[in-house]
Amino acid sequence: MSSQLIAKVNQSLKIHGYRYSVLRDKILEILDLSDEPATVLNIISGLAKGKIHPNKTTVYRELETLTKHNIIYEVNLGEGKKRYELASDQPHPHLICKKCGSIKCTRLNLTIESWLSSFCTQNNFKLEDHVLEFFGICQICNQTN
Amino acid sequence: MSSQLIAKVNQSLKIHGYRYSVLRDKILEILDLSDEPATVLNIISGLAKGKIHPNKTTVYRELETLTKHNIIYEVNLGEGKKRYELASDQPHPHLICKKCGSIKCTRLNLTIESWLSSFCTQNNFKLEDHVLEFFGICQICNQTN
DNA sequence: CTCGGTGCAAAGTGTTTGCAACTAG
DNA sequence: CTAGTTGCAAACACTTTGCACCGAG
Repeated sequence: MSSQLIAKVNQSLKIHGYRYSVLRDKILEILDLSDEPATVLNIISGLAKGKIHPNKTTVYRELETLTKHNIIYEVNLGEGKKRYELASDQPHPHLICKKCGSIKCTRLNLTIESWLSSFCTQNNFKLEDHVLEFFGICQICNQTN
Repeated sequence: MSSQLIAKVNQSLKIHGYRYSVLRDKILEILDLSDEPATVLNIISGLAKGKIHPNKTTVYRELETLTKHNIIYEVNLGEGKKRYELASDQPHPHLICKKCGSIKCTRLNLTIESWLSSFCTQNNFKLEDHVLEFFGICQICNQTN
C-alpha cells in the first residue's frame, strides 16, 4: 500500500469521524509489507521494530475498526487465531505448507470464479464471501525433501 | 454412519490398543445424525439428551483421538472454535448463511476437482487438504426477506 | 495387573469489555 | 469541549495439561 493509498484510507476514515493515528498508519504499512497474512503478534512485533509499543487491546481495536470499514479483512487458517490482509488485495486462495508453514498468496482465475458463481447459483445461494485454502507441501520443501 | 460402520471403527481402534467406550460410540452417532459440522457444545448437548454427562475435557480428548485416527476431521469456519464431521463424508464445501447461520454441506464435482489439481500443479504445490467455504445468504433467507 | 478412559482443577491462548485518562480537531 | 484514541486490569471463550482414580480386557 503506497503512502497515497494510506492517505486515501485516512481520508475515507476521516469522513466517518475517525482521527489520524500513527498506530493506524503503521499497521497498514506493516500489512502492506507483509508477504503473508499477518497475525496480531506479527503486527505487534512489526510495531516494536518501529519503536511503537501499543497495548495489545489497542491493536485489536484498531484491527476491528479497519475490518469494519473494509480496509483490511480477516483470514482464518484454522490456527485458532486470526490473520489480517489488506482489502486492496482481493480475497484469494493461500497455499499453506504443512512442513515449513509458509503461506503463499495466489490469484483467482476466471475458471474458478465462474465455477464459484455457477456452483452457488445451482445451490440457490447468494454468495458474498468465500474462503479457499490449500494445505500441502510447497515447492521448496518438495525439492529439499 | 450405520452401526456396522461404528463397529468397524471400534474394530480398527482396538487394533491400535484402544478400548470400547460408550462415549466414543455416542459421539460418532451424534456426528452421523448431525446435518451440520458439530461444535463441542453441540456434541455435549447431544450426549446430555442421551443422559450422558461427560466432562468437557473427556470430550475434547475423545475428539482428538478420533481426529488422529482419521475417523473424524476438524472443520474451521473462522468462528474461533472447531467443528467436527465424520471422515466417511469426504471433505466438502459448506454454504454458510450469514443471516440465519445455517450450514449446508455440498458435494465437490469434477469441474472443481480438476481445477484444484491443475491449479496446484501450476503453483508447484503438492496438495494434501483443502478448505472451501462459502458465506452468503441461503435460499430460505433470500425468499423470506 | 496394565493401560486406556474419565473427572476435576488449573493453566494456556487468543480475544473482548469496562473504565478512566489522554488528545486531535 | 467533544468524541475518538489509548492503556490497564479483568473477564471471556475455547482448548489443553497435570494428576489421580476407575475399570475393561
